[in-house]
Amino acid sequence: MCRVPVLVDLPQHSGLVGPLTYAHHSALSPGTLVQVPLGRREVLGIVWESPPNDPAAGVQAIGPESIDDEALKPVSAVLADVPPLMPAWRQLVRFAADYYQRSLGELTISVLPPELRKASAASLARRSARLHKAAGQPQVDAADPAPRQTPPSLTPEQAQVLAEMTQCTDARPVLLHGVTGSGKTEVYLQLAEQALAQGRQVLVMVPEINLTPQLEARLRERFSGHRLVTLHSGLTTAQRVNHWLQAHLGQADLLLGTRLSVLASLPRLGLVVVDEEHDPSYKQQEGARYSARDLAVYRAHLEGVPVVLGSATPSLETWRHAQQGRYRLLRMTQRVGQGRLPRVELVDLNLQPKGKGSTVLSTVLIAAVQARIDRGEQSLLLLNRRGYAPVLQCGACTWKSACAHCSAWQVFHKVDRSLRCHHCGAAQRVPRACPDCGNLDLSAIGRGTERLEEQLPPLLQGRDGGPARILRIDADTTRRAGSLESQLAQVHAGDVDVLVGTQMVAKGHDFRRITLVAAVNPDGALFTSDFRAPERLFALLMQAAGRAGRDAAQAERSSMLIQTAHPQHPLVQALRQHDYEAFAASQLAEREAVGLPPYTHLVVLRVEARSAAAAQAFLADATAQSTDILIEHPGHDFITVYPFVPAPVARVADLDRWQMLVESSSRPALQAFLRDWSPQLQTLRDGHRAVVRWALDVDPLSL
DNA sequence: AGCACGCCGACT
DNA sequence: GTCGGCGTGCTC
Repeated sequence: MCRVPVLVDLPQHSGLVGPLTYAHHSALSPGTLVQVPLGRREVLGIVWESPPNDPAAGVQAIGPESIDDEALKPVSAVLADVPPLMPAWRQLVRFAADYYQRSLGELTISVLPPELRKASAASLARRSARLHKAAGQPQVDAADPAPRQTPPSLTPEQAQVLAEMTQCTDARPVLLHGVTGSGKTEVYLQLAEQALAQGRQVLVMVPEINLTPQLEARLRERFSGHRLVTLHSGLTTAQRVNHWLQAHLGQADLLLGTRLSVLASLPRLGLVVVDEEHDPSYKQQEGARYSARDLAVYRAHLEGVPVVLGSATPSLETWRHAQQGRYRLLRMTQRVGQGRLPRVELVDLNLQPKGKGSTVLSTVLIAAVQARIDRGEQSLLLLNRRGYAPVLQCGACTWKSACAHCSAWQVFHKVDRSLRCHHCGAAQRVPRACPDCGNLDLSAIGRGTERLEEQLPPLLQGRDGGPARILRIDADTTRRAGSLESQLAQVHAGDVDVLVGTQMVAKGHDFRRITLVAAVNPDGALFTSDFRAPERLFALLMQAAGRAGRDAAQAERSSMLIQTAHPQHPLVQALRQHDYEAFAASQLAEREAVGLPPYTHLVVLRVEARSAAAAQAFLADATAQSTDILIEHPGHDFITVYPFVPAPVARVADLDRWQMLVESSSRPALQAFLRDWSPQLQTLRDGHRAVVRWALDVDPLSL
C-alpha cells in the first residue's frame, strides 16, 4: 500500500490547507486526477507532491504521518484517461494560491472545468476515448492543407516590431503599445505562426470573448490547418470540458479565451498573448481574485516562453514596468492603410448657454451630428450610464428614489416605468405619486442613455426629411441572446444615423461608417475617489476614438467631440493630442505623490456583514491582529495598515460593506505579512457570526 | 465549502 | 407524534 497525497477542494478556513493522504495499491505520479472519498461524498482530487517536512515545525504529532495505513481511506478511482497535469501547471496554481491567499486545493480544483469535477471516472473515460478517436481520425484540416492564407504585407512598423521580437533573445515580457488600428493583431498572428511552426501551443487572451468575434474568425481563417478552441464562461459545461481536454491533451494548438484560460493546462505552451492588457476584466472579482494578466506574465516566465501584452492605452502598472526596463517596450504609432486617428475637439460646457435640460447636448454637438446625417455618415454618442435618469425626485418634498436595500439611488427606467437598483437588482414600478407626501410631480434628475435617445429626435432631421434614425445599445437593449449582433448588423447596414450607447459599444466593434464619436458627459470620472477612474476613462475614450476614421476615405472628416467643463484637465488635454504617454506621465506623477500603485502594493480586506457594527467589530479584531504581527516581526517594515472605512457603496442588498487597506512599497514584505495574517484571520470566523463574507483582495482594482 | 448530526417549534 | 429550522463540527 502506498500513501498518496491528494489535493481536494477544501477552503482555507477548513484548516486543512495541504493535501490529504489516501491509500492506493501503487504509487501515483503527481498531477494525476483521482476520485476520493471526502466525508460522505466522492470528490475530484489531484495527486500532489508530499508536503515538505518542515523541521521548524518540530515533531508532527498529529500530522498525516501519524495516521497508520489501515486508517487511511483508499483512492476510489484513478482517472487514467486524463494525463497528469504537468509540473509547470502545478507550479503556476501553487503560486496563484499562495499569492492570492487561497487554499491550494480550492484554487487547483476550482480552475478545472466544473464538469470534470463531478464527472465519474467512467463518463470521463468515455469522453476522453471519443476525443482520442477524433484525434486519431485524419483531421479535415490536416488532410486538406488549405492554401495557407498569405499573410498581408506588413507595415514598416509591424515588420520592425516582429524583427525585434524574433531576432534578439530577450526573456523580458513585451509591451506592444500600438494605437487602435495599428495592426497589433497581425503581429500576434505572425508570432503565433512561428510558435505553431515549432509545434508549440499558443494562448491568446481577450477581456471578453463576445466582443471579439472578429479575432476568433481571423485566427480560424489564418490557422485553418490547426485546431483552435475557446475557453470562457459562456460555453456550456460540456463544451468547456471538451475544449479544456483538447488543450490538455495537446490536440488544440490555439487557445483563445478570457481570464480563466490563463489557468488552463497547455503542455506545449510556446507563446502567450494578452490583448487589451489594461482591461479591468482580467481581474477576477470573486473567489480567488487573481489578475489573469499578471498570472500570464508569471506563467510565461515559469515556462520560459515569450509573452506579449498589447494595448493602445497600457495599464499604468505595465507602463511603469516598461519605463523601468523590466518589460520591453515596442511601439506602433501609425494606423494601417491611410486611416488616421480622428481630430479631437473640445466643447467647453462653461461657455454653453445655461438653459435647462438641453445644455448637455451642446449646439456644437447637435450640429456635428446633423452634418454626419446630411452626409450619410454615422455618429456614436457615448454616455456611460444606462436607464432614463439616475434618480427620481419629488418636486415638493425631499423624497428621492433611494433603494431600500442599498445605499444607492434606484435608477428610473422609462421604457417599462420601473425604478431599478443597479447594485442589488431590486425593481419596482414607478410610483404614481410621491410615497412621502403624495405630490404627483416627480422629476427625473440627470440623464442616462434612454433619455438621450428620447431627447435627440426633436433636435435632428433625417436625410430624407423624416426623423433621424436613432439606435440605443446598452446592457438593457442587449439582454436577449443575439440582440447585440442584430443591432450591430443594423448599424453596419447603414440603417442607423445615430448610435447611443454605454461603454459596451466603444469596445472592439469595427464600425466603418462612423465619423463622429462624442463623449456626452465624461466629467464624472475626472473627480471621483476611485483612483483608477481617470485611467479607465482615458482608455475608454481612446478606444472610442478608434471607432472613427478607420476608413482612409473618411479619416479626414472624422472627429471626436468631448463635452467637458474642464477643458484644461491634463486628461482632456492629453486626449486632444492622442498622447497616451503624456497622460501616463501625469497620472504616474500623481500616483507617486500620493503613494498609490504602481509605486506601492495594496491589499484590501473586504467585509460584508448584517450590520455596520458587526463589520467594524470584525475589522477591529483584524486590525489588532495586524498590529501584533507588525510588532512581533521587525522584518515587516514598510507595511502600513490603514484604519477601516466603509466601502464606496456602503450597503448593498442589506449587507454593510467595510474594508481596510494594507499598503507596502515592497511586494515581498507584503506577501510575508499576508502569510502571517491570513491564517489568523481565518480564526476570526467564529465569534463574528454576523459577518456574512470576507475576502482578501490582493492588488485590488478599486478601493 | 458541503454535509452531517443534533436538539426545539408548527403541521401532514 | 413527525418534518424541519440552522447551530457546530469534521473531512486523510
